[in-house]
Amino acid sequence: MDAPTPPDRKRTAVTRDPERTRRSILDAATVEFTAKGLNGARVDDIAARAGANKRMIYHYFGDKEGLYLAALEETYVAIRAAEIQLKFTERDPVEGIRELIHFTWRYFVEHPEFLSMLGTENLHRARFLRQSKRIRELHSPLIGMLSDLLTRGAAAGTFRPNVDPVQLYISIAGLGFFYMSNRHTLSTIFGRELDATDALTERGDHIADVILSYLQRKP
Amino acid sequence: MDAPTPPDRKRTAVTRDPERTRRSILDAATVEFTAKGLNGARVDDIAARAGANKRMIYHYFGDKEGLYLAALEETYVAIRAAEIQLKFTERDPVEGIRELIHFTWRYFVEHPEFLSMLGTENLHRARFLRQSKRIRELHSPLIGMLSDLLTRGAAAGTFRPNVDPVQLYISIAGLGFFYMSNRHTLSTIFGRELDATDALTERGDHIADVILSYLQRKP
Amino acid sequence: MDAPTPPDRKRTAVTRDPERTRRSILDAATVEFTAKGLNGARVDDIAARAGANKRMIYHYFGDKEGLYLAALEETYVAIRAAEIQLKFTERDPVEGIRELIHFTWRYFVEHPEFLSMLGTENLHRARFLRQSKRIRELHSPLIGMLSDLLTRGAAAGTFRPNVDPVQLYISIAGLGFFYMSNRHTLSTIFGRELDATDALTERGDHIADVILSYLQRKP
Amino acid sequence: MDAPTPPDRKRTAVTRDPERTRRSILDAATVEFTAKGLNGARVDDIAARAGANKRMIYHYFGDKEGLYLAALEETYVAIRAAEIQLKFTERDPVEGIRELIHFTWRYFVEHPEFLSMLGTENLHRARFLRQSKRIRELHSPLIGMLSDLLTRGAAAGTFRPNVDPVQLYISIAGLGFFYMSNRHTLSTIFGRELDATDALTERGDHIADVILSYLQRKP
DNA sequence: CATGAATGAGATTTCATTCAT
DNA sequence: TATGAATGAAATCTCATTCAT
Repeated sequence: MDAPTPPDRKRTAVTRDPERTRRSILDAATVEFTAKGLNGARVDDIAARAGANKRMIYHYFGDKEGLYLAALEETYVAIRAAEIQLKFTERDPVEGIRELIHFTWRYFVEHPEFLSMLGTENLHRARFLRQSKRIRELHSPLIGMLSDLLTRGAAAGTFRPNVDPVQLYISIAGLGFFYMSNRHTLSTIFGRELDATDALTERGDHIADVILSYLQRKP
Repeated sequence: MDAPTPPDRKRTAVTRDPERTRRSILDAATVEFTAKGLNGARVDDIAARAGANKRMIYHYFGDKEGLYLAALEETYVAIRAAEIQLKFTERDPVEGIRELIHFTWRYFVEHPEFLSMLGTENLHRARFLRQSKRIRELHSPLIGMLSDLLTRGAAAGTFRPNVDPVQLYISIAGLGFFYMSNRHTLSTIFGRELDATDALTERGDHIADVILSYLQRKP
Repeated sequence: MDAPTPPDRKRTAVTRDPERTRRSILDAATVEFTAKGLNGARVDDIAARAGANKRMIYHYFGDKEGLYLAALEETYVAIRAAEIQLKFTERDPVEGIRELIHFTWRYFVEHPEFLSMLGTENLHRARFLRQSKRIRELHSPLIGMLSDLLTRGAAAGTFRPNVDPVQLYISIAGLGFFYMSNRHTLSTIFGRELDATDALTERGDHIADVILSYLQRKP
Repeated sequence: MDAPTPPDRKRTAVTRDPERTRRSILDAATVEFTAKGLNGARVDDIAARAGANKRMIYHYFGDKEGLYLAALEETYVAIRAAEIQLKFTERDPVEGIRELIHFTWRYFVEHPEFLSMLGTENLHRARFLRQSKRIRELHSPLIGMLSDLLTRGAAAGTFRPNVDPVQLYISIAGLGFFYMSNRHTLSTIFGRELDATDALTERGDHIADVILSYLQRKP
């Protein structure tokens, strides 16, 4: 009697590497959502860009919104991971603030996808962010660091007292965010190349100047 | 004997008033694009909200993108019209700057549609704004006003010299824009009610404080 | 007491000339139907081309199909009017046939709208033509003339006997029709400028040569 | 012992056979475009006739015009495939010409879709044909065969010399094309059943007679 | 785990026709 | 007679999602 012929399992060239497939879908999704928003992005395009089968998206992420949420979470995970590297404990308050500002500015310049995802998420009134327990638990260490620098600076008489760290953080971020995220309209309106390397450096210095002027002004 | 029957004039809801129809479509479009972006907005919903026939949208605006462009133009026309009311010629530079800041802040608070349209337009890399000769020719008077205040303030020794008015304008706008346009994610992340009336007033004062500290700091 | 004010009848610049309006609509319709067929033609475009109000089309012609039928009838009226000018009674049969051929060919060359309307009508399987009592009663005099020339030519021994005038007419027309009505595809396929003046003259001579060879061949 | 139960292969009506789906869409499209032209044909009707989902049309052919172009190409591919079967190399010129005529005539009689697609394409001034590299490269062998027969016939003294094969081909085709493609209007105008079997045979003979009279006439 | 053809619901757009003036 | 805004029905096209293999 014959042994049963083994199932003719076609061995595809494609990596049967689940984690890698997931990853490439997520990266592709971030690119597409960044470029076109939640509604403008196409599931087909994401699959094509990921070199993955469309079905896999549904397998890993449930549906388009699930994928968007995952991409949004990734975006936050990435910035938190970067923030966590910063250490200001031993630092001079002025230098610490300056570095925090430049870190934030640099992150915005180097991560346009973060700005774009934020814009998209706000268009949707943070509907997805609110759903994400994961993001909500991912506290930014920046507020704590800022708080520490402000306290020490105030104690040393260098900074004005009673500065609200959240208010200040929003200012630091806002000074950079608006410039970068709205660079397309601003460039058109003002006829300036806001993207130019020199312009970016200048903006970073300007932000630091503005914020430190505020902190160092005696009330 | 019967009273004469009144002429059976069917009072339709229909306006038969082209300018009004156009206007109501445009208003409805602004609401929808503001709430859902270019791709998320639905032509059907816009027509329904306008109380107009869908066909009219195509009659007046060509297609969905034409309508979006018209709504974007309207948005810019409106802010320019508000800006033009401001008069600082005779004003003390510090007071002038303060009013300019509060005007900008108030406009953002009262016109969320402006922020949203700006965000949407930037997601599309200013593709529509660039097409619009009308907007490009609609220069903001703010830069000129700011320039004048800065010159006078520097001459009087009140302000630091050589401040770039465009850079400064971007800072004034950015300090307000980020707070308002990203209030949904920020509220979620920081667990604060950024929308509260007190919070809004406080933010306005903070912005003025930050900007004036910068301008008044002696280099 | 005041005399009643006369009704404010706005006197438009536009000619209140019914016949002329009708005529211009009909001409515009012929152009549009010729260029795009029944389904491809647009009522709006016809009205615009006619410089008339769209409503007038419905007033004069009932609906789009009514207008198409009217244009089709016009087309037939025009060719019949041209045909009726021909007189062969006294003519030498060979010369008569030659002239009839050249007349037909010239008409096709000079009236592409006739060819196109014919093509369109055949696509619709003569649905409209069959409805038109007017066209059906508008007999072409050509068959009669042809018949007379054939009889006389046969009697004189110049032409072969028993030629079916309808069959022959279809041949004369077909030799010209196909060349002209299919000139776009034929030019593309054969890479020749069938529209060139010389080519048109040559074709006319060829058709006469073909037909006369047939008629004059002794069986 | 039991026979193994066959796998429960649900035999759906669905084909899940891409090539077959494509094919059936194409066939349905040809029928619809033939009957109603490019503008008159309905994508819905084509899908229904093909037993396919409308979406598939867009998947395989891009849009309605893409489908039309594909159908047009198919039509040309089919006639070229038929033409290629003809072999006249060894044939007596008169018999060869006669067969070529009858082939052409028969093809027109049996393939009304070819005539109709040609008519539609010419209404559109060969806009699609010109786009189609595929068709332009699909040279008809008929001109070559005709050329060969004419040369041999002239050498043998049977045919007149210097006959332009393109001119002659257009005549052969035109004598058949007009009769068939315009049979609806012609039948109505002349009150004859041009479609009747006898009429068709008679027409074929007439065409051969006309063409051979021309070729055999001594100049 | 992976594929990609297929689907249904719904989006945008078009168009002949009617209505209020 | 004339206007042109307005309409409803239907057309084309899109897209997230599912299904057979």
